[in-house]
Amino acid sequence: MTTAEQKRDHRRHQILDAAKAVFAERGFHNASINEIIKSAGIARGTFYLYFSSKDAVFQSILDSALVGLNAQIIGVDMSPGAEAPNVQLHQNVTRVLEYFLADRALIQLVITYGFAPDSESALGVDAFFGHVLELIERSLTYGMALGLVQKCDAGLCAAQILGSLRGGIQRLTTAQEDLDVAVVASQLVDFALYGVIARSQA
Amino acid sequence: MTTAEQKRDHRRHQILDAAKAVFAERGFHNASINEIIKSAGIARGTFYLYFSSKDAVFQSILDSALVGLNAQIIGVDMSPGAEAPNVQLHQNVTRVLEYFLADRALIQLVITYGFAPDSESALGVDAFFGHVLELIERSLTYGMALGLVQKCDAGLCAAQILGSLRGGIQRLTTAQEDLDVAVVASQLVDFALYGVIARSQA
Amino acid sequence: MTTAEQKRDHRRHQILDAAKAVFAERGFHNASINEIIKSAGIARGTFYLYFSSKDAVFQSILDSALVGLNAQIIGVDMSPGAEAPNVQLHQNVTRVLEYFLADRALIQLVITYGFAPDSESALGVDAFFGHVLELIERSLTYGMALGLVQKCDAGLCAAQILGSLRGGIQRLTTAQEDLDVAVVASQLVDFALYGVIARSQA
Amino acid sequence: MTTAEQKRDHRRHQILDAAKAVFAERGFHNASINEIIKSAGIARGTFYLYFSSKDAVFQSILDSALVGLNAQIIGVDMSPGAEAPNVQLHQNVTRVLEYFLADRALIQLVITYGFAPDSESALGVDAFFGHVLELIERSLTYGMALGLVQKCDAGLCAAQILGSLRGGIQRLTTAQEDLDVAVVASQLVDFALYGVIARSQA
DNA sequence: AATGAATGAGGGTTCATTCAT
DNA sequence: CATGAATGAACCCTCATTCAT
Repeated sequence: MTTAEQKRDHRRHQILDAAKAVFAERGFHNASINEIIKSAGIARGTFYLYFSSKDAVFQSILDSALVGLNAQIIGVDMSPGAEAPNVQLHQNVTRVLEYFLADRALIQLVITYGFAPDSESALGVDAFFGHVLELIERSLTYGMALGLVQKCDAGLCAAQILGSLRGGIQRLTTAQEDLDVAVVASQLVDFALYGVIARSQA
Repeated sequence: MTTAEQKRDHRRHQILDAAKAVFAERGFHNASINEIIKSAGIARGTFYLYFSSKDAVFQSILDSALVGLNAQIIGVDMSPGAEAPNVQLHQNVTRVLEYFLADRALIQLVITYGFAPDSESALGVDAFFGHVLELIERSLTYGMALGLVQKCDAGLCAAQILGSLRGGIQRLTTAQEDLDVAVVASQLVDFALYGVIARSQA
Repeated sequence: MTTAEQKRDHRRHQILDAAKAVFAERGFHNASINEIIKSAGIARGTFYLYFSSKDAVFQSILDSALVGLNAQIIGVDMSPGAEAPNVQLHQNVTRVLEYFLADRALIQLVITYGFAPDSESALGVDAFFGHVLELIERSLTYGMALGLVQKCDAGLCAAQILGSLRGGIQRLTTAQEDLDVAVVASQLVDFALYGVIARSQA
Repeated sequence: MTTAEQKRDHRRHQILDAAKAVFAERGFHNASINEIIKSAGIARGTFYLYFSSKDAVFQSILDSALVGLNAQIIGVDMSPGAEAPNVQLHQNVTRVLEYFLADRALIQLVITYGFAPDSESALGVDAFFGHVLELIERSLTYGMALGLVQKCDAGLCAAQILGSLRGGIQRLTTAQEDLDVAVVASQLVDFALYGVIARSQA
């Protein structure tokens, strides 16, 4: 039944949302099933009807976050009619920022905890970031071949770029509501492209 | 007696090393006193003869790591006779890299877990990174005033620089033994200064 | 649901009874949660579902005992129509004796351990006995004013009276089942009133 | 060697005194070997050179206290030339009081903890009080035979007398320094003999 | 489908006792 | 004799998970 399925899905999201908030606030280990079910307004047993374990909810949250993030990241299109690569990069970063700002708890979960292999649950995050790293690395290698990108260890450089994005995004956890996403995105991109040294005036 | 103190110190380090390894491998919460003492080859009670709690060892490890790191970081000297700022930066980064490579478990503890507010024990890390961020931010602001640094949100930019360093350093956890530290340091600095875009040949 | 509440109450009492027996036999410190739950036939965690700590069960046992005891003790009514003070005293003592004999473990807990400041848990007992002492002391002072009571240090005398009751009651721990409570009560009261010296026949 | 034995004895008493103070203040279970040796100013191992266990020191303290107490209690001499029984009783009680007041920690240990079978160590106290109870009981029985003592259950009555003494003595733990022992002794005896009711004027 | 009482493995910590020095 | 570092059994408590209702 569609209605039954809808109800089940609603319940599922109710739990996911509660769990997300608790995990974000307290961290995986300090978060207890107790807090989650209290926050979700459900009974202890109900939780296990929807998720097989504490690890499973955490994984589920991360998974959908990563799927969502993935959808924001679009490989740069270099074909003639496409927008300039700069602009495409900027759009990618803007989309990712907006995705995070729509649900700030995700910043903690993905950006912060995601990197800590504290819990076996976080495996997916490694894979995701690995995927992003590869994407960046490939782009760098391509750019180097074209002479657009400075020669460097592409893997290391990709790690630095990703790191700089993480560093920048992490700041947003506590950022004010009325943030100009476009401006922030510009700075994130510009830093990665040109560094901090003053660009000589054109 | 010097001998007694030496013995005590040796024991202490024996425990610290075991704990460091366990914390690095399993994370603060998943690490158990059991594993630590087994790894250190001591009895349960002995552990508490040297550290008052699990939190205390963790803190102790972090504290000495942060003190050590702090010693590697020397504010840039802008006086006439000093080395070029670039060189000083490079030296700073090199020292930090070498410090980490001498004890790779620290990379996990400081760089990875340090950022996760999961463990209440890690309070010192926040303070440390806050301190580093300030240092970077001040340098940026100063550089902007001098017209050497591109105009930007200094706080955000500092977060990006620190993030890029973290990203780069984190890669070293699994790096091969025979790493050319100077080369890596150069790339870390260059990225932060000039970004990835190819520098036009002079 | 009344049924659910009843069940919960039953469980609670099951634990309280087991704990009371263990505490009475072994004392607060030597009693272990292990023994209590084994004796109650429940799992470790179940215990903490009903009581927050070992101290809490102990306190709970004492509290309800003291409330119960308090209900047995009724201040002597000196108004014209009331029973003779002697009789009222006798009734009070009888009620207290019966209260204890209905649950002999309480004698150990309240009378014996209660006096030992060993267990920080027993704070309520001090307060209770302090209250009883005051009651006795006030009565004595009043009686002295009326010339009915021999002049003495009322505080010390109250301590003696309470002590004699404790001594007497403590004997009942091992007394035979078919005890004539009225007779014992008479002797307890008579001793406190007239001592051991033969009363000259009128 | 006498000197060696003296030294050993001195050490032993040093430990006993420290232990007595600690036990009196904290109770048997809350007292730790740590506190005792720190208070005695000796090393951990030294303690076990003089006493085989924590229980053993406690027992030793109680034993010597009971021996001392026993020496203060002299059976009433009813032979023609002897002092009046009243006076002898008074002297006994006075001696016991003075014994306790010379070392108030003993009041806690003997009077208070002694009654609680919390620790297996306290067995000697039961025996001692049992002995005292017998003494009192025999005197009562004898007195009843002579018609001097009111007919009663001698065992119960003895328990009451002992209880009243304990109650009275316990008050002295916190009594002021300048206490008139003779007066207190009089009241203790008078209460046991005549109770609280005003004696008709002679 | 939902409940929440019950479970018990596992956690960190204490402390009386031992033993090599 | 004296020391104090080392020991490990035992303690109280937490919390993810199960299951009868």
